[in-house]
Amino acid sequence: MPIHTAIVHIALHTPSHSGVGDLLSYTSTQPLPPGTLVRVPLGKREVLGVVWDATEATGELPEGAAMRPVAGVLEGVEPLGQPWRRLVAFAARYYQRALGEVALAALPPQLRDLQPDQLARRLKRTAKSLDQDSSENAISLIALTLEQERARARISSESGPFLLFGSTGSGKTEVYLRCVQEALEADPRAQALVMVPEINLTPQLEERFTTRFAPRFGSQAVVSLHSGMTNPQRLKSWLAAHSGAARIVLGTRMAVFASLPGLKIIVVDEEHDPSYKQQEGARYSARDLAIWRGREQGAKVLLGSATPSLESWHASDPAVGRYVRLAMPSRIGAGALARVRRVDMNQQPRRAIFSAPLLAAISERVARGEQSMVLLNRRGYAPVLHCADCGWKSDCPHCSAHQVFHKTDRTLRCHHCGYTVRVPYHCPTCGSPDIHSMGRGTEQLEEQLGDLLSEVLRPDRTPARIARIDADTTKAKGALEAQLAQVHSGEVDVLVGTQMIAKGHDFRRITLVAAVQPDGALFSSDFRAPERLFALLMQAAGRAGRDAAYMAAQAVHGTQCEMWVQTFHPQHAVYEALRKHDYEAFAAQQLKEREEAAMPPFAYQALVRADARTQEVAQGFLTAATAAAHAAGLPGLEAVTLFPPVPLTIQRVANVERAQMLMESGSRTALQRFLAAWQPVLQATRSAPEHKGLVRWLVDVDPLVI
DNA sequence: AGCACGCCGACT
DNA sequence: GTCGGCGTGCTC
Repeated sequence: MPIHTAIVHIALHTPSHSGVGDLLSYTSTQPLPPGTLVRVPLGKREVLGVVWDATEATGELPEGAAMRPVAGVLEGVEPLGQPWRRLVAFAARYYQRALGEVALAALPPQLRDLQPDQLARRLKRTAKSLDQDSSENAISLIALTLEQERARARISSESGPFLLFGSTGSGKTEVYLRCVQEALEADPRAQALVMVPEINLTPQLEERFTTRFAPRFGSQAVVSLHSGMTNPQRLKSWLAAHSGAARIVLGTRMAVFASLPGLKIIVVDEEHDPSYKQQEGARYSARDLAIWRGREQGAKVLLGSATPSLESWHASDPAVGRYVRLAMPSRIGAGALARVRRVDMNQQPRRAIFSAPLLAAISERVARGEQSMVLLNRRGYAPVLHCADCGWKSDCPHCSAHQVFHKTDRTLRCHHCGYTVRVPYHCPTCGSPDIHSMGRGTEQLEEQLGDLLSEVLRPDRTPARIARIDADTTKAKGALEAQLAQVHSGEVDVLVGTQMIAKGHDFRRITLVAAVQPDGALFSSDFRAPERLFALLMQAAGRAGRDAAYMAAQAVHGTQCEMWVQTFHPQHAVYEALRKHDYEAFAAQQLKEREEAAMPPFAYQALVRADARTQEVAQGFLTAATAAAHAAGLPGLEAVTLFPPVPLTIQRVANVERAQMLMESGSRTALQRFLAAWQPVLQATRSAPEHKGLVRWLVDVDPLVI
């Protein structure tokens, strides 16, 4: 090897348990600064890599491996900065994944796929379109309320992180906008990252940022970053953020990894939303990484929610003091909070879906030309089909779950593996024609409501119109937008749907929201289920009466906005708190329970999941890995509790048996130390011959679903 | 993860 | 006789 040849260590997409190290060594005729994007040969392929360490003049060859030269440098893209590399390195370490996997997943897919010459052409085109337009119009502002102004002033003068606790309609978005504006105007190179749970459900937010900031900072200043975009769009946004041309990046959880050299402020809207937690690959929490990134890169972090996660609520407890809590209790520009009405279903006829009083309330609204929204978290017509003679149920042959009856297309569909068959006319086991559906889903709700409201007329004397929005009716591209437009235009009187209609969208004329069967979450084995239910119902209640002017106009008819809950447990703490719109009381009660049970946020958790052909193999792997951990006396183990392996709630999906075990510790550091030390042990255990049938294993740090 | 090589069934 | 099934092994 010639003397002047340098050695570079490069992060590549080598999966964590593939046996290949995190960084691979290549030779280069020139020193390459860390963060440089390169193409390198890997086996028979040429792949994208990121130079990680400073180039060495000399280096030792790994045993038996020959070094190959770097194939080329991606010209025109600045090396990724140290803050970005530190974030990626931290995320990989914390969530127990290979560095290269996280690094490459954080880059736009086209960067990986495009040949250098193709990329060069793209860059030239982008540069041309960026040349124009950098208008400097002043932003005309509406006055803040006292509450908003107080929050803004504290965010401006303190360092945070901040938890903006503001009820639906309290004007959180205006505070975000002001804080972002202040950061961007203070420094011409400053950038802002604004994250939302699901961008397709929050077009209004995107719209507000664009209309507010495009006139001031140019139409290229606001870019989006989310998985619904095409690859060329994503590359364009990413490059704009990386080069500093974009001042504001608006995106979903993936945006937390955007390269933002001038990052000065991060906003996490609806911070409690579970979609901030990635559920495959590196299972990161974009909200938690935002906190880390903000501290590391010197950017302010602003979390916002009307129903904060109990983790954030606890962290912002003045006695804990990790976050600064800013409360905005008033509702502006919206009507009064929905009055919560509980229907005790013990007092209703056994099989009624809609209680008489709820039906009457919906009918009244149809007659007055107001809209109602009915929530049920279950797609399809009925969750299962049942034979009255032999007891057969429509079990999925590949999963430990029922196939759901979809009446619309007469199919039985498994919602876990997708296996679909035609609905049988006779029982497949005994031939009896006496088969019935049990339980109900949104399809059935829509159908029954149609029957029940068939006599009810709208003010224009036409029959009531019912629409359903769920994953089944919105599969086609643009279908969701089209259906939402129908609701907005007033064509629809009653909207039936799953929780996707409870999030984000503002319908001006909705004065009633009903949850027909929310009890399921009360007795779930998941300790976070009540928290999620409360957030969902609060959010749903916030959908009613969003428009103060409309509510005032309707008041002459005695209109009041209402949230209805049909329940067999009307006295349950979740519904009591909901009735009073009292998040704080609910959070206090939940946190007390969590503290007594030593659960998050008072303890830290991680899961190891094993998938195998049989449950025995899956659990056997976990048991063996636990024994090996104890035998090796791994560091951190003294402070970590390892629970025995158990099957997942849905034990088998697509003929794969699934088991998991929980780890818990009062010390995050101890848990981290243990997990890091355990990783190679898990790998070694996996390659032992007795665990041949293992399909995969994975670690989930800070799991959201237990 | 890709992408090879490698050894056993139904087809132009 | 080949095309192709996915089992096992390797990638600086």
